[in-house]
Amino acid sequence: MKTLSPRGEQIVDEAIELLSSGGLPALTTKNLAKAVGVSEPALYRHFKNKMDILTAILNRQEKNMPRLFERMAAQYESPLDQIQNVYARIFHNFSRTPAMAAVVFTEEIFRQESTLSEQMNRIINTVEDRILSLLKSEEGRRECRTDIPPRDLAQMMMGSSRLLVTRWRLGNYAFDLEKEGAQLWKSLRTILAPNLSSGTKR
Amino acid sequence: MKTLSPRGEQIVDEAIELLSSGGLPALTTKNLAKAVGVSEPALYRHFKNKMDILTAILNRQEKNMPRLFERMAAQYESPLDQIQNVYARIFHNFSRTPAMAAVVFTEEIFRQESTLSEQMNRIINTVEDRILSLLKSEEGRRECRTDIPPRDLAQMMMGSSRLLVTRWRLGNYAFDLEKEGAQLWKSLRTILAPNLSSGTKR
Amino acid sequence: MKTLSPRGEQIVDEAIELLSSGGLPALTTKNLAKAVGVSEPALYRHFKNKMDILTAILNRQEKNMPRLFERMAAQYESPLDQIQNVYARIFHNFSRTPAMAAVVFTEEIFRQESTLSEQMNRIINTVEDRILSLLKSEEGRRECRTDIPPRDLAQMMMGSSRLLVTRWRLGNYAFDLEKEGAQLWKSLRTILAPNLSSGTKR
Amino acid sequence: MKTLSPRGEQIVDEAIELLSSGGLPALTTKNLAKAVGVSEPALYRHFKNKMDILTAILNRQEKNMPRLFERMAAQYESPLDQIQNVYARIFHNFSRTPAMAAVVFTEEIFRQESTLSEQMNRIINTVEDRILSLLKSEEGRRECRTDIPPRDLAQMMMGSSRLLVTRWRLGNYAFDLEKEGAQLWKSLRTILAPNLSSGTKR
DNA sequence: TATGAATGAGCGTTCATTCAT
DNA sequence: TATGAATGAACGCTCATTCAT
Repeated sequence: MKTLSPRGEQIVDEAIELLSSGGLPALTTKNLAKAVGVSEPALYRHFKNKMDILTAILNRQEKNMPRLFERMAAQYESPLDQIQNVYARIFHNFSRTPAMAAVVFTEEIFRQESTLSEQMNRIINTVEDRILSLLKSEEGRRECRTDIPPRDLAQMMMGSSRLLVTRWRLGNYAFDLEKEGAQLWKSLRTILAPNLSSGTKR
Repeated sequence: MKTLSPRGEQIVDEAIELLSSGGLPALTTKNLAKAVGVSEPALYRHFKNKMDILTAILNRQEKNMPRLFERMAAQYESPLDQIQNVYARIFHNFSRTPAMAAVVFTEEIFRQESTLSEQMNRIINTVEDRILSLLKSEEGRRECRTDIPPRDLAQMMMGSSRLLVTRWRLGNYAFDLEKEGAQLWKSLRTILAPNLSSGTKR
Repeated sequence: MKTLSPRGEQIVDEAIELLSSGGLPALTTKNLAKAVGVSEPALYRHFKNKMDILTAILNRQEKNMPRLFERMAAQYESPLDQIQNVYARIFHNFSRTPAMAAVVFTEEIFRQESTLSEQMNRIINTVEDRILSLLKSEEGRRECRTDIPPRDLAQMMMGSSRLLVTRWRLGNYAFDLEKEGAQLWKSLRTILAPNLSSGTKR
Repeated sequence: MKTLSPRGEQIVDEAIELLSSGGLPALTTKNLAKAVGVSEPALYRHFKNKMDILTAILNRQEKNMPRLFERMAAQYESPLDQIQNVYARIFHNFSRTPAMAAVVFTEEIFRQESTLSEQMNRIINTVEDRILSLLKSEEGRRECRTDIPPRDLAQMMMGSSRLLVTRWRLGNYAFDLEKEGAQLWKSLRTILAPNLSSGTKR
């Protein structure tokens, strides 16, 4: 979680790029060194070993997600708007740098070491916590139907968004992620809307 | 898609087991041969190379999913019941043999070769097609709300179910997948239910 | 301690040769493979890793020393003759294949792994035990002075013989090890002889 | 042979410590720099390269041995007492700082470069020369039996003493070196004593 | 159908050393 | 006097795959 030198940041950048383009098998020290433009041993001045680099990638993501939520909290009043725009932002970022997409929603990459698995799990849980606290807030309870456990609602938002990104990647980024994401979230918002009738009925 | 010898099937079984326990890095010819109980060259009697084995794994999955849908079609009248029970069945199977879970919902594993990626994509699309045709059927349109594009509904069902499995794996299979899956689908069914009020209102 | 394939034996042979000519730093897998005339990975078909090869070298020595003592026991009646001829034999063998000398009397090589250290220690102790039991035998007590603890006598025989070999190696095998060894043992025998005068005097 | 800066001396100290604890493989520039508490390049301010450091270690030893002999010459009249106390002193020093023991009597460490080998050989020869001149002195010829070539006697003293140290190291410094050394030299002195009978006989 | 032996390519990593600052 | 950053060379070892038997 410590702060990295500029070279260290660059190494993480290129590592993400490699993971994105060829998955874990492409992230060899040789490839990485070449991408960074240094010799292989140079990597070891900045990271203890390869797993240290993978950890740094997850650390970066772990820092980014809360930051994103806070940014949206500053911009939007409505909890659901906040969540929706977090994902809009994610889709936007992925569209511009597909590399990150391959890493962020791709747990399998980090399966090999249990500490990485745990960190991945922690990131997912953190996001869920953010969503849950928004849903459970007073304002959230006004905006969002309450007949469904928030946990399941969060699962639907996160799950469908993630699957969208997965299919975007599998399909070689052929469709417009931002547009499809917006459409998906339009549907999600409709579904999440409180069932007015139940209150108004009669 | 050709049919395999018993040895071939056994090799695929063990390959899935290895993928499950240690991800792709664990699926080495050495590990696989030892797991099967033969020498490494013996593997090459049954498969041209390693990718051929990965393909066989996906082939098996590609055959299983439609079979599962048909089985449920024979058992249940309601389209939504059919879909729900497909996933109930999947959760059940995964609970008993977690190995398969690691493979089926894990696209990253097959990223390295584009032909595998495509096959993976095809499997997802096939499942989506099944769900869509059920949702669009006459009976489906009665059971399920029609104010949301079916594609988005399918994305939610598939996405949330997949994320549930992902988290189950990341959390070392700590929670009861079948029970949590049932709960998730209870919520999904509530959400999918047609908004009766809109029809009844006035 | 298991028996090796012919290739395995050949690898041990060449490993000893390398150790002899350049010490441990010369015993790289690359050098060894080249010396054997195979590729590096081929070594790993016969040994688990490099330390396994070092262990095999010591195993060979551990088997040889007792064998040597028994061979001499069959040839000579006198205990001291047996010991002396064990060393004569060792000097003879080293003269013909100096490689082994570098290894057998060179504990430092095996310092890096404590299990190797222990094995080395065990070999030395085994030799000492053999010598001690010969000295303490009835015939031994007749042949050899008893006013000195046998342990110290053994230390002198072993120590002076080993130092002779060490200096032979350090001096680039410049002198005749067999001849110098014979001279040393002539002196040792004189020293070991029971002080007849004390018994016979007057 | 030049004199070293304080930092240089400290580097040699730590190098000996490293050699002692892990043998030559442990004496890396990285380990050494860390032990000294400086960066790796700093080592090169004080020594041309790694071999230069090894040379400095041997230089220190080469200076120490004659000094030790002279110190004992000042303290003891009897030649044999002088030799015996040189070794007593060595055993004493080793007991307190086992590190040095690993280096002083361990020729193998310096095998890799022939110049180091030669220096090691020179040190041994110097010690032998000291011993020989003491044995051959008038007083020495009175104290020590003359029926054995002095060279062989020296070999026995040096060899058995060295082997004692070797076994002490191999056995993880488990026994009391000073005590065992005293016992060994008691026996050596008995053995070296002139055979009075031969003079008295007849 | 199976295997023991082998290999070229590549892996992550450490080595002693240099250079600019 | 010291260091942060870097490197060419080499390390031990594993990979998927082939071949003779």
